[in-house]
Amino acid sequence: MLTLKLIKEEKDLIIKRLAIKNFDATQIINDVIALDDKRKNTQQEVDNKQAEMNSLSKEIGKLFKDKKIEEANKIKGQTSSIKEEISQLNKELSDAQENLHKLLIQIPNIPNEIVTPGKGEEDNVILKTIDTKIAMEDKLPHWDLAKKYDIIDFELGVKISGAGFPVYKGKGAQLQRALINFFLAENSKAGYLEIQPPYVVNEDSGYGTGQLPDKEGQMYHMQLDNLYLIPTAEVPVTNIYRDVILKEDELPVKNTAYSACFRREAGSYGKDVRGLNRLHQFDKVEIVQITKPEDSYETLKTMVNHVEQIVVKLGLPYRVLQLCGGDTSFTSALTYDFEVFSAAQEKWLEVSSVSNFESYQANRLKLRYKGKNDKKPQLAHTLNGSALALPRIMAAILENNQTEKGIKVPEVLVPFTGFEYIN
RNA sequence: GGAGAGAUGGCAGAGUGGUCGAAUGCGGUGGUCUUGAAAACCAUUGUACUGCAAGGUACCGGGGGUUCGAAUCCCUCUCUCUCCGCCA
Repeated sequence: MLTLKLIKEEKDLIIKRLAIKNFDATQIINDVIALDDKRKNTQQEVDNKQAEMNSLSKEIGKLFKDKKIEEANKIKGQTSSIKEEISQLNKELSDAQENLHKLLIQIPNIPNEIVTPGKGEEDNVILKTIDTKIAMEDKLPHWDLAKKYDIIDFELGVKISGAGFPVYKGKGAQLQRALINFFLAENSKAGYLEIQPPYVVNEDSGYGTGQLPDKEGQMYHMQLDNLYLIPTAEVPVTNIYRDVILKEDELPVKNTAYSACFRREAGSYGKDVRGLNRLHQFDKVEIVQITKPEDSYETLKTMVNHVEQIVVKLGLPYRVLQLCGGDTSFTSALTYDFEVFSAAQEKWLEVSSVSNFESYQANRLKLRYKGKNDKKPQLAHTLNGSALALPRIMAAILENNQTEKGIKVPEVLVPFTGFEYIN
């Protein structure tokens, strides 16, 4: 969430920028400011009353010690009315705080100034298209290839779990594992510390990265233990740093993690769910960075370059998009998407999303850092990106690399698979 | 699943109703000493809100209660640990 300080100081700018995200913030920001004033006044009153109370109590303590019981009792008489006032004010205060918080979490992150207006996907800015695809005839979509080579079984997944839970078999499973290892190796080489996080998180963690309370429906919830299956490794990895004050020299933090990801995808049944395009369970390797505010945009660039170089190594046709306001997520200030071209479907598939959240997540997480000479800790910036999400990469490899000898495994993966063709 | 113990500052660990934001040790930071380092010694060392500042207020797992006053007493929730059982 945004900081109150910023909202107060940059009210007009925030309203203007949020319009790019098609969010009219005028009303809510006015409410926030009014409510905060109330909060502040009430706090002040409570503090004063409390101070009065404290000094009376101290006095009583002294009198008791000196055995001046009567005098003590006299003062005691004064306290009950103050006590009542305090409890009344405290109630007002906590109401104000609660309401304020409710409002604050409804305000999206401010898009960076370079983010262009737009409604959705169709308005995203294509920064670059690298089309390395080879013309081929009789291309099969990956779901047919999966069957032909018996490497992914969708029906079996339906039997065991339901739609969206494919079963990978043989070379399909091995290719999957090779991709995970390749991505982790690339990320480690680039200085990211590998993490194996839990796949299940508690409520606090869900809240910390913003899935809760609003997007509750997107996660699988285990009621008995009140735990959630992670929709991305971002959730457990970023929450490592919840309520943490890092030392300046610990920055930047660079973590990478493979995890299975679980998404309910409620309401997204329809045309784009065929095959591997949209799943309830899928594999992803994530990169996360925590930086000083002044470094975060430079870091975003390096993360984008890093992801690009992985895609290039796989030899897939790809393009890079800068998301427009309408497509930039609630918590993000600036997002770049990577899409690979899937030859048979003749569709671009999103395989990575790299975002700078600035201090928006950090504020929720209470993730701060402190320089050696700083008096106060300040909010860090968080960034993350997929490097990369597996299923669509898998789909693109299958569809783009069809040859008479079978599916040609990208060269960089051969050391990880141990075979060159799926046939 | 059964039985028990516990949750205090970066860590360890005192504190069972008043002067406790909290002893002490370790760690961190600054300094003295030293050619340098170590050792020793001295000082300092949490977070948030509020205020120009001095200061005020809150925080000893969370919530509630008793009391003039709670880290300390009561209720409740959560979590952690130990032992037994089961088990990858």
